[in-house]
Amino acid sequence: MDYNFSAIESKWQQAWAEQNIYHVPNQSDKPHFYVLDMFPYPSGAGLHVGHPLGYIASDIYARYKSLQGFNVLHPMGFDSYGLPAEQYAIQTGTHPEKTTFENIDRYIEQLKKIGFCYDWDREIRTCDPSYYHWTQWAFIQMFHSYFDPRTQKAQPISQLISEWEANDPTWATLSEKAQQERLMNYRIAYLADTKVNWCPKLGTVLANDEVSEGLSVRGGYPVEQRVMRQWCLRVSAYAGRLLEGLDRIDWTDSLKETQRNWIGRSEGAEMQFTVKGQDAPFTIFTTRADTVFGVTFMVLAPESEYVKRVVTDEQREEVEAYLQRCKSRTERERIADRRVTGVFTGSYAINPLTQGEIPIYISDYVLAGYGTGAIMAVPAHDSRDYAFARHFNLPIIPLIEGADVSEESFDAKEGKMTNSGFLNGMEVKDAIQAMKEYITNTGIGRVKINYRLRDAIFSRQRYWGEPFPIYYKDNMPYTLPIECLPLCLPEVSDFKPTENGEPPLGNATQWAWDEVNKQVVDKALIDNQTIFPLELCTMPGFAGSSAYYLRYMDNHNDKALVAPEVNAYWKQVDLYMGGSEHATGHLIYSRFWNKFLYDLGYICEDEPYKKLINQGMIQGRSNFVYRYIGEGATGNLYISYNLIENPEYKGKVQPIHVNVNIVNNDVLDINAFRAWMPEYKNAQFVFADGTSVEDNPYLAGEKQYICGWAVEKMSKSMFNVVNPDDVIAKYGADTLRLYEMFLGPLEMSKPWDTNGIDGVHRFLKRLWNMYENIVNAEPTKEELRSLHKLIKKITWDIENFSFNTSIPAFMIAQNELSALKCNKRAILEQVAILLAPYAPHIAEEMWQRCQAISDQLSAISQFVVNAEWPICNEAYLVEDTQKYPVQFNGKVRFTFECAKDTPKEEVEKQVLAHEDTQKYLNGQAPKKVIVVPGRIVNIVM
RNA sequence: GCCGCGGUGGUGGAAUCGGUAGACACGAAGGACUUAAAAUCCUUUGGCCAGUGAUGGCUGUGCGGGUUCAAGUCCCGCCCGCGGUACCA
Repeated sequence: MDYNFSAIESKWQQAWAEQNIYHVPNQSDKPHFYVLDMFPYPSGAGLHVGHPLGYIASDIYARYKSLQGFNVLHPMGFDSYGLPAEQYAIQTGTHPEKTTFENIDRYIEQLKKIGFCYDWDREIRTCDPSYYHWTQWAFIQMFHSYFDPRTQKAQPISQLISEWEANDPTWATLSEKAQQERLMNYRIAYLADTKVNWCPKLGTVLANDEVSEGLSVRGGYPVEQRVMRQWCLRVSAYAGRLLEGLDRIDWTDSLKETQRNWIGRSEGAEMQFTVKGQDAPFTIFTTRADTVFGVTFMVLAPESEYVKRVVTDEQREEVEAYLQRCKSRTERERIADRRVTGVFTGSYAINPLTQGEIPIYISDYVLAGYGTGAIMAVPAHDSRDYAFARHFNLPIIPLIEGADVSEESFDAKEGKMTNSGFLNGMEVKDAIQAMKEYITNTGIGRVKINYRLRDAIFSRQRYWGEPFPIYYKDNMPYTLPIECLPLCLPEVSDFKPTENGEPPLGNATQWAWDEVNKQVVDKALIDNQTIFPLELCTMPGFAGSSAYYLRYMDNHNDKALVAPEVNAYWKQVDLYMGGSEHATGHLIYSRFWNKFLYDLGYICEDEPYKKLINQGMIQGRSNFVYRYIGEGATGNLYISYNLIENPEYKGKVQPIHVNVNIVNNDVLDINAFRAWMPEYKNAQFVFADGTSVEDNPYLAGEKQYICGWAVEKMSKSMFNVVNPDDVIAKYGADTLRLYEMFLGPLEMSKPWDTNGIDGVHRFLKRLWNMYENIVNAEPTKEELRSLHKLIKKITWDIENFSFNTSIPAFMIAQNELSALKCNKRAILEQVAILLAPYAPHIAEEMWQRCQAISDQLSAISQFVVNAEWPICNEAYLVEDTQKYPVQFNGKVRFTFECAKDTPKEEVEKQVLAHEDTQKYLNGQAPKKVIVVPGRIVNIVM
């Protein structure tokens, strides 16, 4: 009986679809469980074998949970707004929607072939108006809310207004515009002039997590700083809760640590310094209040508001020149150039403790966006201040006994204070505390907690994104009425920015809001009386992905993001699977968004993702051929990898990437290579055995050309992309699923190496053959032991996400059962259930074969998904005897077997009496004998 | 620089609580079947040494120390690789 995987897989995929067996109801007597994959951006390249790794793992878990009797929500959708489709549109004129939909179709087709148990009825697409309706809705909620620091919660902004109406007499005197401007400082979604990351090449601003080392993450284009009026989300207000919430969720330590660093809490003090000859003080932030006695200068960020207050007339020209220079440099230039720069303002501050006069400088090593944009510099104990002091020849006063600051600063927070007035003799830790108390009591400062986390810039000057439900009246933004949502993305004549530099939506003609008739109208009608311009920016990529998990719960609901009773049933994601690259982007924004909706009472859980697992990346494994470039080279001769270190070839070959799909176990398919590209048509080879002739076709099969290999990123240009469709065509989806798990631990990154897939495929074939003549007979003790060992192992593995160790367990069980010639339904049926999460198609077929001879066939268990997960009966695992490895001084010399429950003393007695023991003791008396019952015996001589 | 993760045969990896290191596969070598190939099956396979052989001995988890009857696993000090982050005061 052949294992015809393609017939089996298409048969069951069709049957499952027809019976709709993966449909998930929103009410059930069963306990609920929510397994979520990070939804993909549907790129034009389609899926490669790296993408499904996490999906397979979560699919195994989801199937396992259903077999255990849970009602499992396991949906899939598409993060379908984004730059690539729009860039493609600009180049080719193809509408991004067309490209996106085609890519989605391809993704769905590929995903369906792998046999996931998704409920496709719950599919969502972020670019679908019925979906972004709720993205826009959430934005409007944020616009009309503020964060109350007293309760640490978002509240309707109407509460703030009532408070002002009652307690603040100035409020009523303000014009409507002035009132709106004041409210803007409190809204959770607000417009502000902010220093943004502007990417000229992409023509848009980017969030901090979309920029890495001064380049855009997408495309790698330079990014510069600009001040622009943009929509922002007040994520920073939630910094404390985002940090503290990490303690209550089951994520990996490394991911939590990344988020903690990104949020960057630091506890310190704000202190006031007066400027000599001025009344108004300025405020700095420091975590080292204990070092005030060592402050020898002050530094302001170039963008600091204090700058204009302290610059003296003599210094004005020099300062202006410096500010101009800072402005013209991009972030990347600043990072690359680490030279110390700065300029003296001409003013002096007064040290509140020593009353000493200290010069005030401006330098770009101080950031405007952190703390107060001003610092007190303590060169003895901060390496940056030290470098600055050395450059400008400023004094350096050590404050810790024994600290040598002649070469570098002493940054460690340890030692005894000196030169520090009343702090002298204290340990640094105590001194920090004492100084905090001092400044609080004297009123020169206060204890303050600062966060690194910044507000998220929420505007993008792009077409292919969610439109803002915003129109402008007298330059102030107003939200569309909720009942008018969704505001659909308009058609445009051109996807590029307009001639006068407006975002692409400036090209739309139907893009104005009629306040009276509550509809979108032609922008030629704008009169700023009843018809107003609509916002031209769109939302960023993370808008649609921030609350998508909630929408899956109730994706057909057109009255709410999610109905309260449905949310109350599913609550939150129990298991979230995805890449760790989203640690500082999506996973922060999503938690923020969720907390906001929670504050307003729309959902019932404060955290979206209870448990999170990061699957590792699948890297590419590239193959190389080695072109001979030595003397007499024709450019047409290729040397086998095993020979390239030989003296005659060493240093005379050039490695060339070769398509991994024409290489099998590192052996090149010669004919396929010649057909691959015209330049290789007449390729000649020096084969592994050192010969180069293959004119005798009878010998040709014997000749092998060995390719070299390397682990690299999976990419088209390295010809190392492996498509799951090809693997499925050759081996079947079940083999693909098993092999992806077999490759190694889920969370580790590893190269895709097709060497080895045959082993997994052969295992399935062997297992398959055991299901040929199934009989209804009583299983033996040995058979039951094998089965229950497997049940125990697989259950443990799935609970612990150790999927890679399950495949060997199945192989061992198969070996044991086949050695026992087991063909009993009672055993094989259970094995099929255990295998079902991993290899659902073959398991279904095996299950059906068992059911065909069963006398207990019932309607409920017609598919293996409706079966029950087996429970391990430990009684079958009990062995009659116990084997003890016997060590002498820690080295195992022989094994000793005795009855299971032999007492410790008896084991010791028997081992000592053993003839081998006498041999190894060699006449010596043992000093000590250690018996660990059920484990080991160690004899110390 | 800082934070996190990792380093085990020719390869992927296993060893889940400190208790027989190398499970299970791949590859390789040899053999069976075959006109031949594919497929399948069997045997061997960390290294070194001794022995015709069964077998025995030594060595071995990046390096150097330590704790322990016993260390891949725990502790201290390094080296290397990968990922994240960076003038955050």
